[in-house]
Amino acid sequence: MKEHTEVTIYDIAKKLNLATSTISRALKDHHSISKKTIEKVKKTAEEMGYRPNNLAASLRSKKTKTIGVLLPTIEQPFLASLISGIEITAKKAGYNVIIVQSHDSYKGEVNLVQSLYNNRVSGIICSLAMETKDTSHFQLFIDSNTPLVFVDRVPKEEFNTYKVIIDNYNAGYKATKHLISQGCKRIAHLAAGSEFSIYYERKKGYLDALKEFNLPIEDELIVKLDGITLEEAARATNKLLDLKNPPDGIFAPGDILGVSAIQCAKKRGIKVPEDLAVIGFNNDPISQIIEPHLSTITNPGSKMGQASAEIILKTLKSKDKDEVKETRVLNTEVIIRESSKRK
Amino acid sequence: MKEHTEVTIYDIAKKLNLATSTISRALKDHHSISKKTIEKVKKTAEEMGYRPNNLAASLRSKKTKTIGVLLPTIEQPFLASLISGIEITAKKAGYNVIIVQSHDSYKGEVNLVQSLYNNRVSGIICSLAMETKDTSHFQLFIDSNTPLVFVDRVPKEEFNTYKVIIDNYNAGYKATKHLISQGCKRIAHLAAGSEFSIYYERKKGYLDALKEFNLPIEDELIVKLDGITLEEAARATNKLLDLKNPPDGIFAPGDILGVSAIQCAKKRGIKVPEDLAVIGFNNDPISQIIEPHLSTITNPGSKMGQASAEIILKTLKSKDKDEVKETRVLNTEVIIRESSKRK
DNA sequence: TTGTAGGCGTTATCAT
DNA sequence: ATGATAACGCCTACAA
Repeated sequence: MKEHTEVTIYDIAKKLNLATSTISRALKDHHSISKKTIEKVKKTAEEMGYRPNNLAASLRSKKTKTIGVLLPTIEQPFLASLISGIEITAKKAGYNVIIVQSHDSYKGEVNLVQSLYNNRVSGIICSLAMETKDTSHFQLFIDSNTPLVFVDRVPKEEFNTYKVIIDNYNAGYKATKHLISQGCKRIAHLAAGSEFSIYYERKKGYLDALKEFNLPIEDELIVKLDGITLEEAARATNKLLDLKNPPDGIFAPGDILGVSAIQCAKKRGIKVPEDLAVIGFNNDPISQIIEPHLSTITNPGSKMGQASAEIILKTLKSKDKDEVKETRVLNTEVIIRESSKRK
Repeated sequence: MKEHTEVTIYDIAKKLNLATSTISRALKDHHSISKKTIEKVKKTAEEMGYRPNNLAASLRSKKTKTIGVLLPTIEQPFLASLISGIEITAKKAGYNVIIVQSHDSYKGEVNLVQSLYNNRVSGIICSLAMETKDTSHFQLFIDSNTPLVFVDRVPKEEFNTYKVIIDNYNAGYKATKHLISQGCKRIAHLAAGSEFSIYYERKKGYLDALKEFNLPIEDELIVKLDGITLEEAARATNKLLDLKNPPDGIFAPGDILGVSAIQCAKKRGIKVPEDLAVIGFNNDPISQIIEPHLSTITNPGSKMGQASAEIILKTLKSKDKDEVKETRVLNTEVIIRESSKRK
């Protein structure tokens, strides 16, 4: 078997009696190199089977053309489309994407941040792990002037970085208001996440909508979940429907939860939406499969990914780093389907 | 703002009056270095805020500890869990994962293969684009002795590489046999993909099952699809149900298709499974949301990802590359749900 | 328009 | 157990 040896710009230089610098420039269409030389070099490179070594180039230039993406998981439709949006945008600009999953573990996140740094990614896009309260492990990137964008699950205000989010408070408000508009008087909420999460924002929107329309806020209508699963939501929904005075509407801050609520209600012979109107969140595929189809709030994953990547690319281009980091807030929409149409 | 300067092993060496080689070894717990020195080095490194530069290490050692993953898309539950399986396994071994999407374009795939090579990935895991017929663009990796594993959508026999697949023929056979066992006599098939795809294998299994049980193979019961979408499947199902002699069972080689078939039948007042039994493929989340729940074939994405990554890692470890590349065939199972229970 | 030469940060090889 | 030194492949001032 023939030994494989890498063809380098040095080999091309030797063959053409040129300097490596000329080769290097020619391969990048540097303006100072004559067209003739450029063509000749490219042709020879092709013939010799030359393949640029990005590692060497990155080491020298200190530019890796790689974006690190750190997410809780990729096995959620919303996050998968987020990644897809990032990948497409990055690729267009000639960037690669390294993807790592924290599995919602704080410790995991810290390690992965280190690892991404060690790979000298050009920028990093992150959605925080559920467990994460403190974000000092990202200081690394700030100190080294590496663009950092948080998306979806972002840190608290005080941390000055780029953010790409939706207005979770407003979305929760809109979802609840929609149920109210359908005549719901006792609207329940499945409360997920911790006090510092996007779910908390959605809950605040829910609460404020109730207040605004003079509907009572009742503790028994707000059930805490231990996780975003069908099972937890089923447990919670059963609890709600067991009440003396059960709800006539549910705002579920995730489609899995909303779907589970519907399944649960149906099993008990409770009619959706007549007896119980339900609205979810995310517009996952399952929302259009469940019967009745689940009303929901759009969560523009792909656009958020695109926006995040664009911010990274823009920041890399502009030498002067602005001290005030923008926060992009993308729009959400209420999608009304059968699960909540009562009028 | 203070200028950021990288701390290198050279800086540590100077501070401790040691050679860079000693530092390098100490940081990797090389056995020839005394425990005292190792501790001292690590402590100082920590204090100085040293961060290893993987790029430099990779350039020198010619080992990137990165696995390239090339897939049609990541926005499919099956492929997302495939990636997840790869990522988890790779991470355990200290490897990173670069993910790129071909979007089923042959040209895109060729470019991405080049790009991954230029990044000198340690290994590559690929599921072929729908368009891809010829796989000569992967020769690059074979010539450079880079482990290459195809998964799910793999090239034809003649290409001697590692493969991780399920037995699509057998799965199609099992799915069809199950419908037969439920008393179906006229079983239709939604035919997706090209002649060289996994879908074709599933179809062959379907055909052979019919043959084995002496059921007639009728062209009108096999409808070609132009894509794996709800719409295409709806079109096909309507066509089938419009027949003078409509089918009493459908084998859909994907859950989206099966779900669409059920929705379609329900709209027309056709009872599933009594009038029409349906079985899908993949065990996607939607299969458990649709009413009635969709029978399906498991497609072990996560395990396939894990297996693929393991092969890469194993191959990287063993110096001697075996000339015969193994093909791992993972098990599938029939999951029987309401959509096909007629007995 | 092209060439020279040094360095990016690490690891490998050969010495000591 | 530790050191000295040369690569790895490319880029980029500076020179010509």
